[in-house]
Amino acid sequence: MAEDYVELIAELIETRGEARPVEIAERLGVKPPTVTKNISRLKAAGLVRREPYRAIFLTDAGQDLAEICRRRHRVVVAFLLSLGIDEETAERDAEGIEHHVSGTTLEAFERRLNQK
Amino acid sequence: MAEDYVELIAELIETRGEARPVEIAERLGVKPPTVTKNISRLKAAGLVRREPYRAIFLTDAGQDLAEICRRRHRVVVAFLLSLGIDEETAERDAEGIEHHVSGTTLEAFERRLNQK
DNA sequence: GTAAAAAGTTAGACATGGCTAACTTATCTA
DNA sequence: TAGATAAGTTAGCCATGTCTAACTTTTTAC
Repeated sequence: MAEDYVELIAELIETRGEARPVEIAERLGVKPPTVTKNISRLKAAGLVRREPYRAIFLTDAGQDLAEICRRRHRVVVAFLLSLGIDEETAERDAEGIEHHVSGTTLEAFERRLNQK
Repeated sequence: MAEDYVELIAELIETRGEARPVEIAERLGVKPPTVTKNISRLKAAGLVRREPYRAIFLTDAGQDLAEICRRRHRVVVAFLLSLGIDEETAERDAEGIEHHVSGTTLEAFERRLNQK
């Protein structure tokens, strides 16, 4: 869960300037109370900083994790696309696959991408 | 969950002659009570047949699902191996990845395997 | 500047999947 | 065949992640 959240929060801050629960809820396909609860958990885990009713920010640890996740996500999507898979499917499958790809496998994906 | 269980049950029946909770627990890395509970759920879902304290059998629906899962598992592992990933990592990653691979992506994997 | 709308939170419920402790049933073995 | 061991179950707990209903806070728009 944490990975999906920090990844999305980083993206929202970059593209929208800030990360708001309502946006997160829409993007993840969950309801606002779920986001509230999960953001509290991320805060407890030291990944986000946040005051009630305000926008959400990533801590340094959160940013590091987000960076790793986003990079991995990009590699997985690019790899699937390189197999001729359509963009929508590649995005959807990557969302599920990325959390189970070891460093070894990720490197193999990158090697394959580079050698083409 | 169901997929991991029926896949393993099918494999145990094939290699050991029967599927026993203690084996399932070991292979999945969980404790026996967890297996008991999950087997009840599989029974409720119509995937397995079973009397208390006896071995576990797959229903027709369970066998169909197991067949799909095992075939998909084999494809994912073979694909990872074809990328030069070591067997242990391929098995471990496949376990996580296989549940998130769409039909489209699975076909892409197979295409790639066949064209080599 | 206030009232309405939007956003966010709290409380409480539910399903899933895991655990330990304690018990029952089955199997093995002396 | 009886006692010990192994296997399986039951009961009850916990964490995660989801939801709805009701409430509060913030923002927006007159």
